[in-house]
Amino acid sequence: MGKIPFDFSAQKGHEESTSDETSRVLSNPYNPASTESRWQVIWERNKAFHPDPEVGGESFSVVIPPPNVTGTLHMGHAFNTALIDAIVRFHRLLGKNVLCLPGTDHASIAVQTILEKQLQGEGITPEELGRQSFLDRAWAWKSQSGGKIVEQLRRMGYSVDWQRERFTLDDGLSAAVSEAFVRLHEEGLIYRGEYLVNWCPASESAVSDLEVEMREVEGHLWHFRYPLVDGSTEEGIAYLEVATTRPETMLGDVAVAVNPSDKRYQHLVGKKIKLPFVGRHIPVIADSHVQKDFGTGCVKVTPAHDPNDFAIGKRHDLPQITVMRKNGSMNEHAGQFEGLDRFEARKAIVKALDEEGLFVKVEPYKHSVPYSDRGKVPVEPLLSTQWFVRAEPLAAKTRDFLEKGQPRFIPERWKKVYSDWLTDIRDWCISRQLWWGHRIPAWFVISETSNQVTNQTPYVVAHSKEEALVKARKKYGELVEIQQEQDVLDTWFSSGLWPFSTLGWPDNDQQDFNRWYPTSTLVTGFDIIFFWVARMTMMAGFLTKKIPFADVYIHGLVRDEQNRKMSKSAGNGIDPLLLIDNYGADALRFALVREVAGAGQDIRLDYDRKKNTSATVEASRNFANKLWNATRFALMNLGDVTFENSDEITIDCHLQLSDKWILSRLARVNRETQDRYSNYALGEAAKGLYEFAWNDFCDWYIELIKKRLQVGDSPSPSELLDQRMVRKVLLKVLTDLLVMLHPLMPHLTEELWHALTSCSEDTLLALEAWPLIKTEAVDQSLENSFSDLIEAIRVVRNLRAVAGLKPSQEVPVRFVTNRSPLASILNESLPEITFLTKATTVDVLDADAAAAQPSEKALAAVSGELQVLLPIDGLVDLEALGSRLEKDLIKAQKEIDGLSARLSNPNFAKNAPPNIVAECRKKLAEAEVQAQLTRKRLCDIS
RNA sequence: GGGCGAUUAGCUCAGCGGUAGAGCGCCUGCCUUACAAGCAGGAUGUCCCUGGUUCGAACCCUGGAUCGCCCA
Repeated sequence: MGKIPFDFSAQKGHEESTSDETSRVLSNPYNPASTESRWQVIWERNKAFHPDPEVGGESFSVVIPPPNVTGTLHMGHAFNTALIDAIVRFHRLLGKNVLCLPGTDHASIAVQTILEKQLQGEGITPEELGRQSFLDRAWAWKSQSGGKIVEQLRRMGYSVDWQRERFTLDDGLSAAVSEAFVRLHEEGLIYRGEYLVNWCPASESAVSDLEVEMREVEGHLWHFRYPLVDGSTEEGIAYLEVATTRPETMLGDVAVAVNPSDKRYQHLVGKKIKLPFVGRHIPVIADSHVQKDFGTGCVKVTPAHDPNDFAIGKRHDLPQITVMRKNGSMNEHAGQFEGLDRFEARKAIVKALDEEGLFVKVEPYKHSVPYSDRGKVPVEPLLSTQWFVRAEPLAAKTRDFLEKGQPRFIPERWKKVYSDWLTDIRDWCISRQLWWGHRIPAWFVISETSNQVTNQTPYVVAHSKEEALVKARKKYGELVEIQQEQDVLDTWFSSGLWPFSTLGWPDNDQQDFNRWYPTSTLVTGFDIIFFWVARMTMMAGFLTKKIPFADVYIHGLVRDEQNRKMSKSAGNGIDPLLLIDNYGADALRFALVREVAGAGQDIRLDYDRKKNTSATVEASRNFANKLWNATRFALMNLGDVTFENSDEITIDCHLQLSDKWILSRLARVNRETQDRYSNYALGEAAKGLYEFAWNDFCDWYIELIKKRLQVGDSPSPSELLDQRMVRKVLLKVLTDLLVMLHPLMPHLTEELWHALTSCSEDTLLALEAWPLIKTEAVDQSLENSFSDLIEAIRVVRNLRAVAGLKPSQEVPVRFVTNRSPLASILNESLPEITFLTKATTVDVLDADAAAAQPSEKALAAVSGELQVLLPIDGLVDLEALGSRLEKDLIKAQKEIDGLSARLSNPNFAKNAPPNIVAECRKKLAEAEVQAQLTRKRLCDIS
């Protein structure tokens, strides 16, 4: 492709040429839809974000948190994307070799659930269909619906390398999973065994501790009596009263425990109880973990259905009796209750106990119940054989890294959350009784146990069946039969490998791995620090001997207008795509980033569901439109100044004050913005740029230069020279601004930058260089004087408004001041003041000169040491003016009082830093002048 | 029970030792040839309470209140 001039007429949404030369270029207002989709296509077509590992430059890499392949974009993704993309685009502008790698995860439980529902609709069970057919359907469904979220991420303008997109079930990533499993197993970090796990009866699978959510529930505490076997009635106790929140588990009771120091029951320890319905004789035992003041002080012990009881059972060597099936219904050990669902069984048992005269009472009781995150039903602690990762050795390694400061957490407070979890960590249950996922690479040598898989069946762990067979034969003889484990791995097992499996590990010779691993930054929400961040560092610490990312930038959650966490189940999610349709992706991105000022804090997004509007996003859309129109203005006024010939501005004599001022501001903002992007202060960066663009650049600079841009019919050479200079400054400031805003509003800035530079589509703003900071342009004293000038103009405008002057009415303006720096900037800016205050004439006098003037009627206002006079008669609202002056006077007097109180405190002068004292004195003097002048003016008009 | 965060204008939030800021909303004027998705001007606060440190506290320290989250 050659260098084709940018062709606006080819765009939808842009008007064709009209007779009016100036409005040819951009149509008003800004219409994001066409712009955004167009640049997304161009970026991708140009492979703008497909880095070459062999190209030089510092590496910068990010892997995105992989969303669920079957999911759809929600506000959390949009937020995460806005932050990551801002960071990544910024580093690209700094000239680094940037990789941002996208992908999705396979979400075992979620997908399995959806498929099972489909099958249910067709009246077939997964077992009838068979594992392979089930998986075929799963893949088919994935390829049909799985691309959705990826398309939605594209609509955000995500600058990721789609050619390197990964999926956790890809061949490469699956190879990484088996390699990781094999190595962990070799090191003794994976084991299989029968333990109490969190069982989700809805999905009929084990879930890990982290997938359990504790919910406060208004439950009940039931009290019933267990009869003693010998029926002894000493002290009148023939029964022992126990209290429980889960009566249905009583069928699995194997003991009743009391605290050894509990005087009430000491004499009963060692006696037997006859368990109702079941008839089993169970002992009364003493265990110091029993709380004396809970319920009756006697607790029933059900090791197979309660983690605490499991521990008691281990201590006292008690049997474990499971009374439920995997779907949550009662099993054959439940006797007459067999077949009932656990909650029906609860009712039935309470009723039966009552009938037996064993029911004592029930009281309301608030307690925490574990719920399965996925199934949304109470978890059933269930004894079963599962695979576990031994977490402590991995955590220990990770803690060592943390002591060396790896990774760095932003904000730092999350480091403690992470480190606390890694200390005192529990083993991780990694097996899931599902089909969709990575099948555990373990093969049972079933020939050793009569071709059955039992808890005693030996197994080998290998990368493939062939390898497993070799291993098994070596150990158990040539004629072995092997059978692969049915279960799959927890999805987080593969997500835990994400930062390196996506880059080619375990093949360490992979170019991508060498170039971009470890990655630079991980950006994610605080809700998955344990699930994901810690698992990645543990896996990576063991498998790659490195922490997989230097920085972890933790952000908050998006909440709705009522401060509720947005979630699908609550139905309060805002669809980002609707907001994008309405306001554009850039506006949404900018709004989200702008809200995050306090990093790690949740953000709240307002939304009107009926109208599909959000004031927050709308404000950002308006900002986009402001930039659009500022660019329109520039294009109408640039004349023959082009991007190529404009970059030669030096702080020389051809620059006027306003030019120097805006260039000083620009340099300052550039430095600040660069610091803020580098330090993840993205909200501050956004706010700073917004302020600079709207207030400094649009409200003041553009207004100030309008006169200079419009030279008359026969301009003088110096006017032409000045016009050329100001055009250059205008272009320079605007293009720099667009570069700095690009990480936040990529489409809009790309579009406007092309409009201004006429670069072809081969040259992209996304790949441009961050503008150099011109330190020499920073001029603090000029910026201060400029604030005075702005203030002076404001005073005039305010005076006009208060006096009720018509906006179109032009009047003479007179400034009176004895402060020479102020006088000089006013004198140097007469044309600008004239224009901005609608003045006929502007003059600047000192107090003596003003006194020498013949007295005349005038409207007046006072600001510090500056008096503003509008010498006109009639048609003005003197009353309003008077009350305005009175208000000013009160304000000044208040300030005088405060300041003199401070200054009159001897300790203040003694202890406060001299510059503060001096400043205080100066302010006092100013306030006194102001008060005095105001008083005088007040006299004049009354 | 342990820990973390929040509490500032009507709303959403900045500010984190030198007497309070923004956006939205509100009030008053304006279709001023970049922008009405805009322009100009304006009003609005016991900075949760309580002690203390300090010449000086929204900001630091004690204690407490309310809301939210995490871990047991």
